[in-house]
Formats: sequence, structure tokens, C-alpha cells
Amino acid sequence: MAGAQARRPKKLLRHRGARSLSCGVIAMQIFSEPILAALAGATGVSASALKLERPRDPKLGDLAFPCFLVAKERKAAPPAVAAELAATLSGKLPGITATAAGPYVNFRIERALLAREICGQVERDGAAYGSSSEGAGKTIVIDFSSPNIAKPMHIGHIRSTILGAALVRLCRKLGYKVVGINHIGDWGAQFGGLVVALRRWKSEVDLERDPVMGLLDLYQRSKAALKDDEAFRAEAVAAYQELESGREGEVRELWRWVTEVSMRGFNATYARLAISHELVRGESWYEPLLMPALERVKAAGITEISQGALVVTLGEIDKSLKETPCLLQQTNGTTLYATRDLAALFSRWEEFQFERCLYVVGGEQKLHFRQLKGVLKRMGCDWEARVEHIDFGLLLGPGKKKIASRKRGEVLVLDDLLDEVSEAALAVIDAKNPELANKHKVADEVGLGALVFNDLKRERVKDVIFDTAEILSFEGDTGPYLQYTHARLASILRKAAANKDAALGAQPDWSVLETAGEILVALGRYGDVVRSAAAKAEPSELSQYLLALARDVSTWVSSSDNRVLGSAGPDGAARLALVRCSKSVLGNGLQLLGVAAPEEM
RNA sequence: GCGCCCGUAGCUCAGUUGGAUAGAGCAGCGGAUUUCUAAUCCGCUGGUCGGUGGUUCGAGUCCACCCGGGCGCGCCA
Repeated sequence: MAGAQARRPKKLLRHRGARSLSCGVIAMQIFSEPILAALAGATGVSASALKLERPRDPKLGDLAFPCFLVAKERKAAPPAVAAELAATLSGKLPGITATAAGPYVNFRIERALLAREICGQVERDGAAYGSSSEGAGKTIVIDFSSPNIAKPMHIGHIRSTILGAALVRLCRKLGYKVVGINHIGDWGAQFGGLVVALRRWKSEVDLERDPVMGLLDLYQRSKAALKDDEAFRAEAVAAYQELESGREGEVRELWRWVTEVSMRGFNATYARLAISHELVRGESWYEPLLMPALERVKAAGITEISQGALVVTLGEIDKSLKETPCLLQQTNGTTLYATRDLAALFSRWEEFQFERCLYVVGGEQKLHFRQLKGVLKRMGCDWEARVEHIDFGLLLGPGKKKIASRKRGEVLVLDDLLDEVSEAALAVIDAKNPELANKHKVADEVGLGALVFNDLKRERVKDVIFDTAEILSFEGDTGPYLQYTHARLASILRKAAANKDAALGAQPDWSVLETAGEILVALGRYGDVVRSAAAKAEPSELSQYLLALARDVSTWVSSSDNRVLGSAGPDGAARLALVRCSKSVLGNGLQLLGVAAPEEM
């Protein structure tokens, strides 16, 4: 499938695990549980049926209970119910005040209590904060990145790679065993053309210094020749047949060499991105499984011949697929894309019995995955719902033109882009913090952080306009902003330690965190955010959360009222704890996204 | 033509899965610096949530239709 874009650029399913427990947060459960219990007592409705939410304006309170449903049941006005509930609950919940505001009862947790509980939890759990055991004993398979050999990785691969890697970490955080699979495009008729191009023009390109770029050149020439040159085409077909036969010889040798050279290139890029897969399995790996897979579908009795091809019709399970049956075998007997993915799916199900199998592939392949799932459904595979296409929007260039289109020759090589962002970050460091140690390492981390976060900050389905200027701007809603906030917090902690600040040994006076309520509530919500992001396969939820947290923390830290160092011991101790916890959660979240969190920048 | 997705401030996007007065960043304007890192912080300006109907206590969110943009649609992957 080297001819196409690699598997690139949602479909939210109902996940059993995603069913949220009313308000949710483990850290916040300490507060939400007694509130829900009290509400249940006051309303006569079971606690599990009641829902707490976040007030629109945090000034109103930390948790809110909308009274509409209870009011309906009682045939009363919501504000009256709210007032009554607030009065009933008042004084019943230690450390929590209930206030009626219109149709809501808002709950406000005493700041000192909130701070002590949340900070205690964050510090106790350390790096494990936000994790859970919901995935214990369960496996999630994630197919991501999946470039095609004979071509360098280019910006067209970046979204699947970055999204997939983030999903791997998110799922792992929840205790799942995660198997990342790189489904390398190393098979297909186009390799016949490449082999012939190698025979004919090998000497005309530089395969020594930069084999991948040389191969790209040959690949593009072969595509042109396949179109225009009859003899070339015939030779290419023969070469592919030779490859498919499995016989050792020149063709097989060449294919192996191309694969090896390409994988070396990919691995170098993955190393820079700190990304790895548990399994690297090219399409060729599934080759022996193709016919058995086809037989399996046939045996289910759902196939038919249509215009000479073997198809599975899908109209009966989904009307919108009426006109688009799934093709499994061409008239000439060869298998197709869907056959390969079906074979891969069967193999993966048998090997892993996965809880979920995620395909991080572009939205333009939506039909393909709907068809695959349609076939599974018709076959009666009860695990069909576990297969999810994690789709994402297109990568657009200036003028909203699709970038890295298969028709265009020019590609923006991923390595070049990595160099560019890293250089830009270095320039900023030289301007802002020229004394910084490890400049180059930090520049790599910041540049890469900008690139990665850019791809994870918005909803997957949204198309992304590739704008270098935007990526290279390190201000505002960017990865470097988060890194910077983290580094500032790190700096405070460093100085406290170096100065032997009076706060270090002191017993914290949590009441000084009166103005940090929003930060504390946010810290308490972290685990829920991680869970939701993983369940929906939507890392942007975590990104948006981190941005909001960093903004609140920056505001708090910037205020002279909250000076940490040099304040009285108990005050300083509480503030230091907030700094530690904020830094910890920011760093934790960044790590999950795949953005480094340097201590200094 | 058919199917799927998207449409929120000048630009790029959030909006807690039907709830309170729709929020950020960028851009623009004005402030804060003997800085616990100014890659920052504060303030101002900026909105018929594409349109019209509907569902109900309540709609940016759900439904129908329409408009605009995108992707896809049998022997490619």
C-alpha cells in the first residue's frame, strides 16, 4: 500500500468502562460521596441516580447539584427545591457549605480541608496519581503510525504517530496491557514497480548517503512509468508475482533490502520522538493468513459474487452502506485492502482477546473501517464493538489544500520538521535564557513539545491547517507554555531547597490556600480527565485540562499575595505543597501526552 | 447523485455528553519587570453559537429540513 498515504488520519462508542460514577474523581470522591449520600437522604432518590456537576462559574462553588429532576418529581419549582435542600443540608456536612442559587445547590468545600485532602492525595500517590486499575488483566491493541516503506516519514504520518503514542500511554496509565502495533505498509503491487525501477535506474540515484530519499525518487519514477510505459508495467507485474510466490532470489532480496533500509530510517525518527511499538508487523506478515481469513468469511455464508468480485453486502445491517459492499477478492483472485485488515483483525483477536482494538487512522478511511466492522457483525463476531476506528481530520496546507497528497511529489520530511522546531526553540533559549545548561537537549524537548502538543490540543476530528509559524510560536495555548509553567514551579522548589527555606520543615497552614480553590479542585479532577480521555480516545481533553490548570497556576504564582519563598513557615509550607502538587500533575499530564517536562528552560 | 463528518469572536479553538450571565489563545489597544524564569501576568475591545422550524421547565448541545465547507463511494491502499 505504499502508493497511498499510509494509514492516516472518530467514532465514539459506548464504553463499558466510561460509565462515569456520578461525579467521579477519586480524589474528589472524599467530598462528593458524602454530599451525594446526604442528597439521597434528603430527596429519597438513590445516590447513584443523582448527579453532581461543576458550577459554570467556579466562584459559585466546587460542586453543584441541579434540582430540575427532583423538582419535576415533586412537581415543585426548582429554585424552591434548591432552597429547601440547601436548608436541610446546612450544617450536616462537616467542612462543606450548601448554598442555593436559583435552581442549583452549590457546595463549597472549606479551603483548608480541600487543600489538605487534595495535596495529601497527590503527594501520597506521586507519579502514580491519576492512575487506576480499571484495566487490570485487560489488553488494548493500538494500531498506529504505520508508514509505508520506500518513503521517508513525512508530516502526513505525524498525527497517527503522535495520537497513537498518547493513547498508548493513557491506556497504560489506567492499568491496561497495551500492545502498540506498527502495521508497516510493506506489501502490494507497487513493489513490483519499485523493483523494476531499482533494476533500471539504481545508478542514477544516491542510495549510499541517504537511501530512503533515493528510494523515494525511484518510487516516484516508477509510478510515472507504470502509468505510461507498457513494458515497464508488464515487468512490474511479473516482479510482484515473483515476490508473492515467496521464492528466494533477486526480487525477494531487493524487497528485503528496501524494507531494512526503510525501517532503519523510521527507527531513527521514532527514537527522536521517543516512540516505540510492541509489535512491528508489516502487511507481509499477514500474507499467509489471507486465504484462511477469506475462507472464514466464506464459511460464514455471507459472501456473494458481484460483477465477478467476491463481496459482502452490508445494506441489511446499515442502510447507509447499501451501495458500498465490502470487496474481499478481485475478479483475478487477488485479495484487497479489506481482506488484509480482516486477516489482521482475526489474528489480533485470537492472539490478544483485546478489550479494545484501536485503529488510529485518518478520517478519509472511515468507510473502510465501517465496512470491516460490518463484515464482523454479519459474521456474528460479538467482539465487533471492541474494534474502533480512531479517526482524525485532514492535514491541510495553506489555502486548506490537502497536504502530503498522494498525487504530489514534494513531501515535508518529518526529520526536517523536527530539526526546524528544535532550531527555533534553541533561538528562543539563546534570547531568553542563554546561560541554560543542556541547551540543545532542552531545545529538542521544547521544539518537539510544541509540535506534539499542537497535534493533541484540539479534537481529533478537526482538520489541522499545517502552519509552521503557529507551531513555532511558543506563546499562549502551546506545549512550551505548559513546559514553562512547569519549569517555573520547578524553579521555586529548587530555590526553596537551596535556601533551606523555613517552610521546608513546617506544618502547613492550609488556610493560606483560600484563593487556590480552583487549582485544588482541578488537581482533584485529574484522574477523571485521564479516564475520560482514554475512554473516548481523545487526548485533547487532557490537553485542554492542562492548559486551564496551567493558566490558573500561573495566575496564582504571579500574584504577590502568594509568594512562596520567604513567607512564614506554615504559610510557606502550604504554598510549597501546592507548587509541588501542581508541578507534579502538570508533569504527569505532559508525560502522558508525550511532551517532555524540563526542570529548566 | 448517495453516505459520513464539520460549521461558536477578525483568526485558531474550548464549551463538563440537555442546565446558571457562551469561555480561552492569537491578532489589536492599554498596563505590570531592582521578576520565587516576562516563553509570564492583569485590563480593554471583540458573539444573530451557519439558517429555519421542532422536541421541553430549559437547546451552542437532541430531531427534521435547508445553506456552506470537507472526506468518501467495487476490483488502489
